[in-house]
Amino acid sequence: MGIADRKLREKTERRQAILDAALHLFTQQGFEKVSMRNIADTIEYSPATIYLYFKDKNELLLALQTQGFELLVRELGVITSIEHPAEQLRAVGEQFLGFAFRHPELFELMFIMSGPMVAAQACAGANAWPGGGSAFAQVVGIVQRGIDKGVFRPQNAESAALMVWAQVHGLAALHLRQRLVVLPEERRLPAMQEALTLFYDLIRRAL
Amino acid sequence: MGIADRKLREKTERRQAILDAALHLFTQQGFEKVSMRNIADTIEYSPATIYLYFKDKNELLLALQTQGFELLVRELGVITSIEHPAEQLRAVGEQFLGFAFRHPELFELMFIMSGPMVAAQACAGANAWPGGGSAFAQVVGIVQRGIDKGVFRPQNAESAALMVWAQVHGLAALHLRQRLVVLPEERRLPAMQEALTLFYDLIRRAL
DNA sequence: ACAAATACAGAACAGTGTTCATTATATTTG
DNA sequence: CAAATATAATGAACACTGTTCTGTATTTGT
Repeated sequence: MGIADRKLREKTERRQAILDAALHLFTQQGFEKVSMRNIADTIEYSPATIYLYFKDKNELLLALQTQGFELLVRELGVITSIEHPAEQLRAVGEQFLGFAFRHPELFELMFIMSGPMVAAQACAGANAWPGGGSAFAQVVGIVQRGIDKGVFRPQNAESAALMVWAQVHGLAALHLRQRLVVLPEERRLPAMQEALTLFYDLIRRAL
Repeated sequence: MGIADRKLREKTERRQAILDAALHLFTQQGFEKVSMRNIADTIEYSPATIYLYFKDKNELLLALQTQGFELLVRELGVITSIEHPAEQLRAVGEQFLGFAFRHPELFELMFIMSGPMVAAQACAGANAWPGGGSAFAQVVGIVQRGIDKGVFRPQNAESAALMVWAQVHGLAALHLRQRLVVLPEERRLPAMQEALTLFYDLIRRAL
């Protein structure tokens, strides 16, 4: 049955080619230029063909999002060498914010856009968001380890992790969606850095 | 010249009618149903007529956003009776989060959607975002007063205010954009509340 | 009453996501 | 090998979207 798995392999290859083209459009042209027709044009296919590989655009975006999460956890792998939980928490926050700056379009796809999430909801009912789930679990794990070590006060690790996530996501989202225009241009990045530093100061002092 | 100001009055009335129709569509049908044609239909005008009152859709959204900010500062007016800065900060955060729950579509318009901001940038160059600017200044003011009173440690009030804003915005944005599916459904609101409580605990203890 | 300015609408353009009937290709069967 | 069948890809169409342009009423000023 060597012919059957060749068929399957070719199919997944074409599927990946579609995703590659979409990612390329995303990073090069911005996320408003990512249309089914533009994707189809870059891989020299008809728009209708894409629907043989993805149910609709949202499902395509979800697949792209999942690849984005693989990149994020790869970039987040560096912080495992740090031992102190507070420092580890700070490192993961800075890596996360750095990711938002290095890959703004991917960040939009993963944490801001609604499209991929409606596909995720429709696909597997209640709480199926593979990428986000494992990434959040990682933060919860760090907090829990800090509590177990006695570095942080006993508390609900889930809530504390959510606080950390909300802080760093809030900074990234406000920046990416142009809401930091309330600050003079040269103060935006410094203010973000100072806010994050202050936040981790609070954690080190009082969490 | 009674006829000239009647003209002007009628023009602003029609402009407001367009905004009212748009807001009605926003709150009743959701923000993806707000198209120029749908707005035109509800006020029984031609789509082209709207362009006599707004340069484009983004400018219309910006005007709607501004009205949203007026509502927000009205709802935020309650907190002036509180004297302790930390309590005041907590109250403004809870009001802000409550606003996001009571008026999710307005919140999207004011703090998440990109459209209105490109109009704001195009309209008045660098840092013209009337609504957001005054709202943020209010938070900065509370922090600065806390520092002056000796309740908070001496520091950059702007950065601290940004931290507070990012925290509460992060919670709201993660929730509105469905990213809290990482938590079981019944844990989402409690976790948000606990995260916010923990955050203001940290502020009270260590800011 | 006539000229000028204003307000509005219809149609059109280019773009979007999506579906469906049809054609071309590749595989399996007689 | 030839015919039947399954697979892959497409072109055209539908119902939308934001936006612009030209033409037509209506109202204003003289």
